Amino acid sequence: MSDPLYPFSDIEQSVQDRWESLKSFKVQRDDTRPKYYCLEMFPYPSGRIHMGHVRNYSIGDAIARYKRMRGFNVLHPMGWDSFGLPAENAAVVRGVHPADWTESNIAHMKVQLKKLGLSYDWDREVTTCLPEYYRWNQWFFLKLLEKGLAYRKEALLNWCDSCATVLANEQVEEGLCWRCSNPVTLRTLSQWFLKITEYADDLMQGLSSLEGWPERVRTMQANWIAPSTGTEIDFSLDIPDSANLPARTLTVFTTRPDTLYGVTFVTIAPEHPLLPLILEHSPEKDRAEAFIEATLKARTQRENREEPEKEGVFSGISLKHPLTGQDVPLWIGNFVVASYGTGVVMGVPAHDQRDFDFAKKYRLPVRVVVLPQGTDPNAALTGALTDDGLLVDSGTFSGLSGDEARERITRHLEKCGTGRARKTFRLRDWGISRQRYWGTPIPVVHCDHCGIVPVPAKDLPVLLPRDIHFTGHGGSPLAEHPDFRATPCPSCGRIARRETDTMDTFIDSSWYFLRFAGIEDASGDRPFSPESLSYWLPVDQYIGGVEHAILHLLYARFFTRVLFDLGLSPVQEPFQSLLTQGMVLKDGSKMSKSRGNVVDPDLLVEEYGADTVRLFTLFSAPPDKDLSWDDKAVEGAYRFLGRLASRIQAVLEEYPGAPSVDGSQWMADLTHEGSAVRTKIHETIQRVTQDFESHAQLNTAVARLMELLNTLSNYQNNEDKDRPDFREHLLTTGYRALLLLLAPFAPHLSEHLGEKLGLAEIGSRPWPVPDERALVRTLIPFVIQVNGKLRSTISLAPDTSEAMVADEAGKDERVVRALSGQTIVKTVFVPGKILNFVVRPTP
RNA sequence: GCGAGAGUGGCGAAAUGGCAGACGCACCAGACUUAGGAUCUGGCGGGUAACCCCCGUGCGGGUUCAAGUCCCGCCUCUCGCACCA
Repeated sequence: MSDPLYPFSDIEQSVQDRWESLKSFKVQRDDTRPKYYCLEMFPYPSGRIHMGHVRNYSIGDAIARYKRMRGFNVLHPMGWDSFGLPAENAAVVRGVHPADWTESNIAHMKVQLKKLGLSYDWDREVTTCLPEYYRWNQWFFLKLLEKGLAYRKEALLNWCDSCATVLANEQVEEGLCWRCSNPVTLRTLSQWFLKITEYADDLMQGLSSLEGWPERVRTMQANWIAPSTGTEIDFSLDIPDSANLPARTLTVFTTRPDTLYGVTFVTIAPEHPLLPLILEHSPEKDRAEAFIEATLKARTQRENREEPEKEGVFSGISLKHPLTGQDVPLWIGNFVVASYGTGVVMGVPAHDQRDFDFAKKYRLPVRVVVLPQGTDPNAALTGALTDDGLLVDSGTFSGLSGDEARERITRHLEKCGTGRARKTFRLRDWGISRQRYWGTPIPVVHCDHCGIVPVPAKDLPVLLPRDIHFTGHGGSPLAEHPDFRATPCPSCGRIARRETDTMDTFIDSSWYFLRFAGIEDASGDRPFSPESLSYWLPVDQYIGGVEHAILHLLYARFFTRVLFDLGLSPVQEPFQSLLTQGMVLKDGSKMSKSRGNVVDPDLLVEEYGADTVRLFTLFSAPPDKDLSWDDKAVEGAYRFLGRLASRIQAVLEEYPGAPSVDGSQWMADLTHEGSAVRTKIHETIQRVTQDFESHAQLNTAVARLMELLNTLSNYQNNEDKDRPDFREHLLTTGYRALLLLLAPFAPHLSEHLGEKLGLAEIGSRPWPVPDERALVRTLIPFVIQVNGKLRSTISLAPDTSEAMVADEAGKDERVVRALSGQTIVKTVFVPGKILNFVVRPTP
């Protein structure tokens, strides 16, 4: 390695030491000052910081530092999302205790983050695997239980054999476990759920208020919640003795009640919980059960995304149509899923393509009851008529249009008690039970006498025991832990069984942003102080990867709304503005260990310094786009900083004791060249500020800083071209402005050089403001066009009149040539900008 | 299939409807050097002898004095959801 362009290593170390000893980034609530809450998604302590983290935190730190210089009281915290599976895997593979593994990872990563010079208030550090944090998970759980928002149910759940745990729908990707990519199977288990569906409407409607969120993320959430308005319709079961059934009806959900008279069959999902009970009455029981078994097996083994052929079997049971009273056969179909709607669908082959295909295959009757405009009622059907139209053969509803029919039929069913308007969602309730060790124990006890008994709040936290053994065969070691498992019932005192499942770690990250803000006067009996929360919340700017667009952000929104309703959160929406940063790519694909294309931030910091690494990641692409890593381009950022250091060194040598001039003084009689430099300085201030204020266009902000350095350098090189006092004034004020603007991006070097130019503690100095007088240019280039094509540019005063510009243009050789033989039809003049001659050939 | 976003030099990328390619990388030439993979200076979309001129922002139309930008119709890619009743 060659000699460094500047001693970044010493500079960064000493600047960081000073921040540390001055506690430069510690903040307190201060009602007299405006606040700004800048938050980056906290990391999972996997062992090492990767470039994705570096990018995420460089963006956040630039914004935090900028806002600080703008006078805001900036909350910028960091912590650790430290419960989760990798710690357990490490325990199995390396024989380390998850707690030790996690703790040492945190220690190492904290050093790495500090080396990057990120301006966090470390006094607010939050570590989710510590009892002081997870006790509140348990406390919230009890509140939710009390409110009926946490409940237990038997459910057919996604199960990963390899991880030996249940997965939420959100954690299944293309039929595979999101963590280990094993095929997911289905299992019936009794599990804890949170009623996120109760908030589905609110979460959906809240999206429209999130103007600071990317459209993309809002759409993804909307698609995930996916509301659908329709009607539930009861079909009664034609079974003489149905004592084993909870009800004598099966309910379907449809968005097309107008096609109700066209129902010729009903299809139920093979995994529907009522189906085994119904089949008790069926002469076709054996065939049906064989079909169910085959279908469920095929479903979990489906590895490609392709939809399987639609298949079904007659259940042997009939239903009664709620309006016509006719017999309707009940089929079991592989295309119906129990988790959506009611898990039962009415079959209308004439008006639904899927039902049409199904009816064709199994020779079921087709009844046309809607005629879309232009349909020939006598033509043979070649496919379903899915458009709206007028109803036919629909009893008293015949002749109605789609919208009207839907409403009238639904109202009629409601009156008869056999149907109701209903809004359903794709969103499912959030299953939070995990059969894992490294998570928050769910604070309930199972008592043979009292049932499920919550652990009283005063007994929290339920501590996660440390002395456990990992078998390596999956399953939770908690279930094998005798002292943890056996516990007296809080209600009757008899020996009972403690819940051994732990909570999904997404719970931890659903409220940590509240903890950061509220920790400053939190006490033992509440997770955060209301005063602090109402001062700091909401998060003004949240920054993180788009991979959290659905899971984490939806859960966090849900949790915040629940806490709002409990009077614990001052806001309903936690994140005012969201920035989803792009991925860091190398050689065209995402950096990952398995691809072997990772760049180690530590090595980069060692070779170029933290400032360079940060500057490059911010400069190379807009924050929300993917960033292609380029080792060579990193050197570009490095050279820029090195050149800046040497240029400022040269200024200090030329003017020892600088700055001797008062930078704020207005120099009235600058030379033309000097005036252009001054304009550039103030334009840069203005535009960098705009770049921050608009949508964090940090890449162009850096580019403008490079431009300013180029301008100042050129001016500096022409030593004899200007008066010495002008030179000193422009160079010192120019470089001072440049350093102030650079401080959010390369804070160490800015601090170091700033001190030499009379700007010690640069990060807490006010952000520069452009001088309006300097922004007024004496000469600007007028663009002269002929028929919209550029022919020349002429430098003139901004307020030059059209006639004067035309006059000057007439003296320009290129313009004259373009106009010769042409007749000017008209001219378009934009003051201070453009003159366009519209011409046509002279006849 | 539904939804969102994107397509500009060799590369990363800039451009309130008004000079396309700022800034940087790579590359080329020169300076300084025993040396240069350091640094500095200059050049750098294509055609061309040319600083004239012509062409050029995925494709085809349109609006406009003027379109990368606005409108209509396509193509391609990326991402999300997907048997959703």
